[in-house]
Formats: sequence, C-alpha cells, structure tokens
Amino acid sequence: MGRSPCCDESSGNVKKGPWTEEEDEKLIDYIKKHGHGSWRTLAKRAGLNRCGKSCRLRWANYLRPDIKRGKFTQDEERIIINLHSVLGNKWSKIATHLPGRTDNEIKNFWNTHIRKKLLQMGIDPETHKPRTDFRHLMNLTQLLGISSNMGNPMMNTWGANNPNIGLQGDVTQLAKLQLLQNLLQIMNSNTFANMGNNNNNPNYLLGNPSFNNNAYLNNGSNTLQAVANHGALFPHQHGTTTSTGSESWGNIEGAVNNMQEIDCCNKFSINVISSEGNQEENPVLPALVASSPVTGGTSCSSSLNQMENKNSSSCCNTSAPTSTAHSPNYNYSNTIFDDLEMLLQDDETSSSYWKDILDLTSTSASKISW
DNA sequence: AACACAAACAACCGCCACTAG
DNA sequence: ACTAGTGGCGGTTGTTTGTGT
Repeated sequence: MGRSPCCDESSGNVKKGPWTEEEDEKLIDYIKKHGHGSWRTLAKRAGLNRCGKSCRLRWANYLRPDIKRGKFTQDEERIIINLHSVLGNKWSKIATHLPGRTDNEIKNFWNTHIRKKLLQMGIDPETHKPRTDFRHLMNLTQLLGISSNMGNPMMNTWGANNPNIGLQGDVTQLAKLQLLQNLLQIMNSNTFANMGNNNNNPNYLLGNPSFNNNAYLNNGSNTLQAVANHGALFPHQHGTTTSTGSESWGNIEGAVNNMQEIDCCNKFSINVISSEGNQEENPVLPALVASSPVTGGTSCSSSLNQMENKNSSSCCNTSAPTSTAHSPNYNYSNTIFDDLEMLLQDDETSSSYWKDILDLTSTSASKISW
C-alpha cells in the first residue's frame, strides 16, 4: 500500500493560487462551526477544492481571528532580532514570542527588511557578527579608492558641508567610517577572543560572543548603543553624543545621514557599553542568553595600541588561534590593517586626521572598564 | 501614460517528525 | 518494529503593489 499524496492532485481539480473571498468565507464558516480537525477532510467537507495543506496555511497565516495585521513595531523588530540571534531561522519558535504574528509574516519581514538593515550596518544577519568578509571590505576600500582617484583633496576631509562636493564627500565619509567601524569590530573580537578559554563560555556554545549579542540583548530601548557596542562610531553632534534616543533603526539611519553634521572639531567619540551592561533591563528574553560578564583581561586600549603597530607580536598574532574557529575575523585582519595603513598614507590631511581619531579612540577606550 | 524595476507579501513545495494502526 | 497518514516547518517561488524614469 503506497503512501497517498498530501493532496489528490491526480484528479487535476485541486485549486492553487490566491484565495478568493468566497473560499475564505467557506473556510471561516466551516472552522467556526466544526473546528478544523483533519485538514484533509475539512477541505472536502467545507466544499473547498483545495489541498488540506493549503487550507491550513490559509487559516494559519491569514484568516485566523487573532492575527495581528499591519506594520511591525520597533519593539517587535527588536524582539525578532534578539530571538533570531539565539534561535536562528526558527520562525515558528520566534512567532510564539510575538502574539498575533505568524511565522510566515516574520520570515518575510526578516528577509525584506531586517536582513537588509543588518547588512547595511555591517552586521552579518546569519551570525549576528560584524561583517568582515573580504567582499564587504573590498567594497569599502574600493569606495575609498574611487574617491581618492578623483584627485580632489577635499574628498579626503569631512568637507561635506561644501555643496559642490557633498555627495562624493558623503561616500568617502561613509566608507571611511564603516572601514574604521569594521576595524574596531575586529579589535573587539580580538580583545574578547583573547580573554581566557572561550570554549567554556556558554555564549560561545551558543555561537554568541558576548560582545556581539549583548549589543542586542542588553539594550531594550537603544539600538544606537547596540550598534556602538559593535564598535560603531558616532560623531559628536554639536557637542553631544547622538546615542541618547530610544528609537532604533530610524536613529541609526539618522546618525548615518547626519554624518555631515560633524562638529567643528571633527572629533568622534566611541559609545561603548560594558558587555555586562543592562541584562536585567532587557524586557524581551532575560533567560535565553546567559550574561557573560567579562572581568579583567585585555583592555580595549591595548588592542588599539596593537592596531597602531600591526607588526606587533602580541595578541593578534600569538593568542588568537585558540578561538579562531569562533572568530573568522582573524582571516581578514591583515587586510583591514593594510587598508588602514593605506588610509593613513593616503594624504597628509587624511593621515593626521585618522591619527587624531585613533588617538581619541585610544584615549576613550582606556577609560572603559570591561 | 507606459514601461521597467524593486519591494512586499501570499502561497507552494519538499522535507521531517510525530502518531496511530 | 514498521509504515502510512498527517501536520508543521523552512526555503523558495509567484503575484501584486509601489516607485522611478
């Protein structure tokens, strides 16, 4: 006795494609009166010329009365990101934490919105780690190369206030900023990777280096800080940091869009949150990921110093291999250092400017207690 | 107005796990 | 223990809608 197919497609009468209002009504009426029971028999009894599977899907994803329609809120968006960083593409499990939302809806939202935004932020949506893939970095360096080749000295400054060079200046700024961001992400990775044996760290068992996922998990209301936790830099805006708002994506984009509004000193600050930060404040998933307080170990400033001396024989070259499996960043660190050196050699204006930034970041980082 | 392209969304398909016989 | 039937899940595709040229 062979296994019968899910639907009796041999008859050729099973309808596919979009549902009509009439079909929806039939399905709703039947389920209201009898419940769904067996989906296969339901399709027949309800007079629907549809596969039972199709009926179930239509009901679960569209007709169910408790379905919440409309745009996802920022809270929901944050929850999805948090859960995805822990659960991966387990859409149905993620959906159980979002009442009224279906796995299909969440999956679509992820693929059409969140995924793109994470990529734009330089975060790998699959691993939730900073993107350090070769192609991504090459794109950035190519951007820089294009702007440099234009031969406009202003391109290598933060001179976007000049309307004549605004667009090109923005591109240069963004590329430089993101390259530096990636640089810091790698340094963060190296710093944490060097802190003892990560194989015993429960976050590593989850594939979640603490510095990485806490960026999401620790901050219920401030994704900007989350980005900063990934090593992103944000300009002082008229003397104050931009990361005080509670908005999420809008703020990030706003911060990027406002990069031309750098204060007169052209100085940056790093907004770095301790990875033992606000775990208890996370309203979403307090129990899913253990907090991983990082005590002692290498300071961020030491990493910065190492960065300035890329040939240093310290951590990057010697201690790293123990966690290489968890931190693919090592594969590309030489590339990013080369990029930095290229940047520094780009021209004198740029060189002094970037050195200023590095000095500043070094100073700021030395004040941070991990 | 017409067309091309991209984004968003709904639905399908194949596989897997579970359960009853 | 084995197998057919079923539901559920995740990946993918197809369709619709929106936007720019």
